[in-house]
Amino acid sequence: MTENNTDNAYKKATRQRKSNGKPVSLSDVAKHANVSTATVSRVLNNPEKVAEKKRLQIEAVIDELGYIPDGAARALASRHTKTIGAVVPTLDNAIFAAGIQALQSQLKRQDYTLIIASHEYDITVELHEVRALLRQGVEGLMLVGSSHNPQLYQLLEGQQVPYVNCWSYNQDSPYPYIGFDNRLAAQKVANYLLDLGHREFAVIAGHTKNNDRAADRLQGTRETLEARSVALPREKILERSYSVKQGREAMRILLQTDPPPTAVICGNDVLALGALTECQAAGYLVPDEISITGFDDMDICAQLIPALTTMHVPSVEMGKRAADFLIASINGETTLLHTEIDVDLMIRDTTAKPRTSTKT
Amino acid sequence: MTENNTDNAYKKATRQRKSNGKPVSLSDVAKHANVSTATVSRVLNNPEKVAEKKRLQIEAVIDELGYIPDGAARALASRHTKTIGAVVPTLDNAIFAAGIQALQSQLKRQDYTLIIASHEYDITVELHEVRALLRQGVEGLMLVGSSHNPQLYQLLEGQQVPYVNCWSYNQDSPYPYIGFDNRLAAQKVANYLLDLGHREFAVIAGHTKNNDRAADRLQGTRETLEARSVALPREKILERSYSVKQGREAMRILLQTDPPPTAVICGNDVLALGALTECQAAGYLVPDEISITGFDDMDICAQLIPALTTMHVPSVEMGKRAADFLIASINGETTLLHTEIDVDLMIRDTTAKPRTSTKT
DNA sequence: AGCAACTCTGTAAGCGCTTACATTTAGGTT
DNA sequence: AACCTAAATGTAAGCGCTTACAGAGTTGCT
Repeated sequence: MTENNTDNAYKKATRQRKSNGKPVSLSDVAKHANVSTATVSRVLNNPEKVAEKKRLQIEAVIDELGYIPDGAARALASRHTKTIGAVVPTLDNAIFAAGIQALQSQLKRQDYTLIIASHEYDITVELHEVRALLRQGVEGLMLVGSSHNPQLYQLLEGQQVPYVNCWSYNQDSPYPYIGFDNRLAAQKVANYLLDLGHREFAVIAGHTKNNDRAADRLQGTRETLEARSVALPREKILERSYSVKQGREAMRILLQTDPPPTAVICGNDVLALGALTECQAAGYLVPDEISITGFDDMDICAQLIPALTTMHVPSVEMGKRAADFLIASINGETTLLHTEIDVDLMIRDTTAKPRTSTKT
Repeated sequence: MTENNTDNAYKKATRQRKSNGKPVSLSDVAKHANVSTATVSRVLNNPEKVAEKKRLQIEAVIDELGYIPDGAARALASRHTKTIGAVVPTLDNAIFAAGIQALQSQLKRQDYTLIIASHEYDITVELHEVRALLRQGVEGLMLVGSSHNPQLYQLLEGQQVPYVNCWSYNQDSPYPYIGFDNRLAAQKVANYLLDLGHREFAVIAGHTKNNDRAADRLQGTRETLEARSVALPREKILERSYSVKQGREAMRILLQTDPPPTAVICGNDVLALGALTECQAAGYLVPDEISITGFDDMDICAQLIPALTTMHVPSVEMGKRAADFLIASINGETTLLHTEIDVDLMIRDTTAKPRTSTKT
């Protein structure tokens, strides 16, 4: 491939850099169209304020030169970056990916760009990421959960950047939430299993440190069992990171406890999947001998055999509403501080009455 | 909560906005520290050029005022945004999420921020997203695959923004690639199954339109079977979108063909998972009666029962190398235009010799 | 015709930084 | 002490846009 700087018609129609190597700027467009930079700027931002004829002519020049506005300059001059940040624990969890996807497509409708950062469940990293996003000029932030570094709120309030916590819910908090109450959801699961007649429980929870969702779910389970006088000894509660492998290993340990549990409540679907697999591998029948529940309701759950009973988490709804909330806040509109979204227990085929209690 | 604008010591130590409501700027820091803006700028960007004593003093003021640099202004003045873009088909596919995660953490080491966009397998949307990222000022771009809108390359070359295609490989292309050859990988799968003795094949492919990865995999399969004189009739090739449900439905159809396939090659793991489930549901034994292969090697594959035989795709490696490639290109270093990364067939428990050919 | 009320366009002042260049200061050398 | 050099700091000109304001042109109404 050879270079060719001849200014022929083709080149002209596609060139995006001037002969001096600099990209085409707004003032280049203005010069070529014989108008002021203000008018070109208006064509870009308030086309209705420019006479039709002139507008078309300027748009033609823009195409001809291949002009692309400089976002930094625009942001500096207008004090608007049209950018929103999201800080999630990890992208490697389908449930966050789904929420992010929804957030992004909703933002796109309003011409906002999403910048994503992840912190791998480390709240110090989270603080740094937020600072980095603020430097980038994000005008709003979606956060996950409620266990943040205390400095985080201080920082956000100080910068007056709207933000919202998702995947969690706290009616009494002064901070905005769009999500659901993990504790109550976990209670529903436990009550359902108790109602089926289960009395021998075990829990494979996610790591609860710096993860309020996992902690709340565990607490909801514990308090429900306790309220209904069912024991949940310490050795029947295992905390694991969210992977199928860890779920399997945890279940392997639980199967060796005496008596073995008749119901195993898992902190999320991935752990439940591992637990389910391990039961199959060890020759235990699900749900006949052991009931298993998940949490999240990933797409795959309904398609498994047996299909996984799990708590449906409204990730898509949260992402969409978070977008609306943030944009409304940026526009100075008043918004509800707290939005609770319903969760539903999807009862499928991994849960049944315990064998010992089938007295019919 | 009540407002309190008294400028007391506490406020002062944490305030991030001036009394006029504007955020703290670099020149505010300069004023408070009795130095010029240039010096403050230097402690931010070239701390070694500032006398130790003065540096510490300025850093103290920065903390005191809670100063956060304005990225837009910095980008405008320095002509560097320290930002990279990635455009993927979807975030809802674990295999892209893993690659993105790797890309991001590698970029973070060099202080670059990643902006992610998705296009849902629509190359027109892809072009728009790239344009949007360019407006944001990304200095490099990671793309997926090789089927792009022709204008895309023109645009990128014109803007002189480095980019790289991943998850694909084309030795002869003038465009940069860091990935693997889907066609060759699919050939390996087919040859492996042929070597096992299979002759009755079926394929559940991803949609091949605008998806070169899916198309290449299908082509690799077809040509291998043809080369070894094994028929693959049209009705044994199903194209489906990547979901477990679609995989199940496709398998349901295939199980009703006559003769039923002894080997089903799936376009990715999610489809394979669906196929596997449907076999269980329909009472077919895998691998005894039917062999199934996936593609991607998601974490879950090794944990299933039976564990899925699948082609391992080096997403993490690709993400990491893409980061290195882009940063090197930005810095004007010379880089290899093409980097091929090895793929490995992970032979597990969903494949075996076909029952009819066990002549031992 | 005369004037108010619009509509459209241009002028020019920044937005908050970086950085080339100029200037000052400190540290050696003789 | 006089001089040179290098290190530290300051000065000020933009980076490419937006936008308040002013001015020019147009329209409609009396």
